[in-house]
Amino acid sequence: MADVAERAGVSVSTVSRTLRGLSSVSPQTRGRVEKAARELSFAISRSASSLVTGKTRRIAVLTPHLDSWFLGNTIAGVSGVLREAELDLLVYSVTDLAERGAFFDRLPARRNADAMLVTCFDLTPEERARLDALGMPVVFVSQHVPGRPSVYIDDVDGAQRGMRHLLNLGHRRIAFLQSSDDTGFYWSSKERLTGYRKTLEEAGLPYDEELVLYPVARHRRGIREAVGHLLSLRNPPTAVFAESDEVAIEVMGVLRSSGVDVPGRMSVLGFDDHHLAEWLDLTTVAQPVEDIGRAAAELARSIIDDPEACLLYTSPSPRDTR
Amino acid sequence: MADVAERAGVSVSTVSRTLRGLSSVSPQTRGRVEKAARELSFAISRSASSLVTGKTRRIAVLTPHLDSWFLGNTIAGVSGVLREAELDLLVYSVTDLAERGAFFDRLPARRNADAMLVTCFDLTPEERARLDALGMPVVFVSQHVPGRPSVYIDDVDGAQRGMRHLLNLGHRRIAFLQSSDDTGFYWSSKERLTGYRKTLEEAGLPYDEELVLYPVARHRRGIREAVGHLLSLRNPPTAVFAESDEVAIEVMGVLRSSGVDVPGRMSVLGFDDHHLAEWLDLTTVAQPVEDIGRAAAELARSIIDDPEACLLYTSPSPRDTR
DNA sequence: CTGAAAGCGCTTACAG
DNA sequence: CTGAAAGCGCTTACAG
Repeated sequence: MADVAERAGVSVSTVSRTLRGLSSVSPQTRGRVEKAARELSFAISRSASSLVTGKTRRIAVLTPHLDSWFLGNTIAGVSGVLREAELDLLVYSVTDLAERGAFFDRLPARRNADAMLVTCFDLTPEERARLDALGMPVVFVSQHVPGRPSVYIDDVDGAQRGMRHLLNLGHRRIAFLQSSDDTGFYWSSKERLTGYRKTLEEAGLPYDEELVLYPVARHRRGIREAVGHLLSLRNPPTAVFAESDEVAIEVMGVLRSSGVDVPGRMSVLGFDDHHLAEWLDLTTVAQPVEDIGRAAAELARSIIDDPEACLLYTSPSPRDTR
Repeated sequence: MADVAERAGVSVSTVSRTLRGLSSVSPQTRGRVEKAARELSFAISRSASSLVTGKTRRIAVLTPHLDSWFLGNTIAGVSGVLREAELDLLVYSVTDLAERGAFFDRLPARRNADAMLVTCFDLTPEERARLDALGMPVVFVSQHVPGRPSVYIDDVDGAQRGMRHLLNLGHRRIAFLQSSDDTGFYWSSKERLTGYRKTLEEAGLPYDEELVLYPVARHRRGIREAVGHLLSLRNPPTAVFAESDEVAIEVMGVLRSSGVDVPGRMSVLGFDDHHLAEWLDLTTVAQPVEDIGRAAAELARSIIDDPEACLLYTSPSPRDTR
């Protein structure tokens, strides 16, 4: 920056003001500075400006993994908004228990970002408390944490719509698959299970514990065991409601390789509207995944600019799809 | 850090040395400093240390998108290595032409990371030159850029193995789908096309231009048109070799919805070993996607530590799979 | 509208 | 083994 100042024949203060677009710079000075900056292809040191302003111009995302359709799309939405705002995207992926512990212990994002988006479900109270120690706004994505900035759909309603769809098809024994990770993080909000129970109740059907399973979803074995369990019941279900399409697709794969006709002998319902859902004839409760990421990033931005702007956002309702 | 120093009754220099793990600190001093740091739950300001050292302890990844299986897994591999090294991951996703232009124009990663991993294919010479202006090591991922640090498999060989598999099955008219993005970035190395051509040549089969297509892969329409084109040929192919499983899966979906029996009337071969390949009965040329990401991150690390360490890495060869 | 100066929170020779 | 001091490259009152 000193070089630019020298070349333009002004002080570094003026260069700084010009480059930040402050209006208190005369047009001709601005011109000279911009020219000098271009000629030297100057890039500002964010480290230096962060040191002064306390702003990093980076947003962190905490995610249990990067290689799923759901989170890939969510983060893609986040990324788009940040790019427009010229904010950088820092990704912390926490894929097993050791990493989960280390993350909350060290909090590497501390002093390293202006806000954090959390795409994991089911943080412990201790973990949530640790996030407060981050000293930055935290936005919860795709889940509703009361009292905290959250971007979410109505998962209870979504699950109810899905359930009603299955009930309309005549199903009375419906299994529900809530799944988790190696980290112990669940894959979706527990609200979907609430919607499942609520619909059963409304329909006057019993809630049967043996129909609700919590497989570890990232290993095919987990799904295989869960499906095996369901098939081995004396009174097996005729439909499976998976909390996400990625789980539903695995379920279909397992059923198929077990020679179980889908949907003849077993219907499968998903949640999300995965881009392969149509092609696989998977019925699903659609939600605007990328929009949720986008909205979360926008919420983070507005909170950074104005810490009071903690308006809670709800994205459009879930809806059935074919 | 001044607070920690005061609490421990030492100078900030000593705190700095202790926290960086330098050995020139006496055990009892170290103990006091660590205690003080813990009590104050001190976190170092990376901005301040970057300003002095010139190191950001961040690695940037340039990617054409985040929501594909291939790049999700690649970046997951990168992420794992960086986490162990306590390096942060900065993601620049460039999903259309405007963003592509803006990225190479502004180079937001400049002065903002210690190295960059490039997961896009087919950068123009100008873009490649711009990357030199980054002033940081650049590692090419999943492609071989001669003279540059690159992590890649032998794509020619991989494609040849795939082609031989199809030839062994008796196919003589084999289409090849190389696909691209909205950004104009290709989805895989052009070497695969080379392998395709080479195998045809070896087998004494003609190279037929109308069998080689370049659909825009992110829109189903692109795939649909490509498949439609192939089916409408007077002498249609009996097999399609897609340069990636994600494209292959889309192709299968389109064929299926067009009532074309797979593999009865048309065989489909992919590349990557997508986690759904088995379940969809997709034959594929396997490559260790996550390992490639991991290796790229490790290469970047070693280059940062020692700029001479530009050893070129080749990951294990591709191999056929079920 | 512009500049000189202080200061952000670290690291790093330099002395001791 | 430890400390005082300079300096990294910016921004921001403060003066003018």
